[in-house]
Amino acid sequence: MERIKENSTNNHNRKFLTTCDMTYAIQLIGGRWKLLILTHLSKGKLRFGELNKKIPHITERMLTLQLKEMAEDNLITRKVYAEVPPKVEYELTVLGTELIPVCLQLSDWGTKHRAATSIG
Amino acid sequence: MERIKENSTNNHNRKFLTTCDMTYAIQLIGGRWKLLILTHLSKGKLRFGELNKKIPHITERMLTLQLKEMAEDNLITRKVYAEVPPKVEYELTVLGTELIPVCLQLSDWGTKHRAATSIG
DNA sequence: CAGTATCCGTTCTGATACTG
DNA sequence: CAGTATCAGAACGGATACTG
Repeated sequence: MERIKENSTNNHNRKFLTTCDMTYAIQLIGGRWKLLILTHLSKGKLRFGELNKKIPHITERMLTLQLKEMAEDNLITRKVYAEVPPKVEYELTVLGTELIPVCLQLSDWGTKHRAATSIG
Repeated sequence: MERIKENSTNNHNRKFLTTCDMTYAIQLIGGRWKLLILTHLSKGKLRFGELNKKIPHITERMLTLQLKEMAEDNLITRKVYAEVPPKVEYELTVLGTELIPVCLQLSDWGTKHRAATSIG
């Protein structure tokens, strides 16, 4: 039974359940890295290499993939400078910026939760 | 990779990167369903079957797994009544309740984003 | 510098059938 | 009612080598 498969809109083929706004949002910020990337960009535009340094364990491949998806989803912009060596800057869009409060709340909650459960 | 911890509270072996609180939080609420479950429980305790009805596309298997993890992570409580037929109620803990603002913000953002990108 | 391409193992998720 | 058990496919994520 393959009921919720559709959405393959030519430019990217990720699937979205359209049941509710939160599920939709979760699709966009899911995975281990996107909220982290967003948080780092909240302080201003950054280059690929700068992000790579600020996010300790991410691989170049994952960073590339996540940035690409986020740009497609209009969370960030990607600006390429016609220089040698290449220079690419990433910056939050308005929509991306509006997600920052969520990032901060979640981070705060993480701090509290870790304290409360004495795991960290 | 440095510092990957086994959460050694005996009964589950999920790993947590301790890089930052947000990464930690993402581990706990990751996946497609947990924030959704949390949102539904924010209105009060619910039985397994009630949750199953309120969350349209989830399978019993996924609901079971997610509830189990959330209980282990102290986001919800699981109360079993010694009755026939069985009755189990799930309820938010204090920590789980503190996550509700995040759920609401994310949901609001989802609404706005879907409108802005005209996908929904 | 900022990526791509390829390979491959792990984790996640769904379908289906069964149970105390 | 509230789960378990099992299987299989999809998605995720890492390692490595290569490029405009």
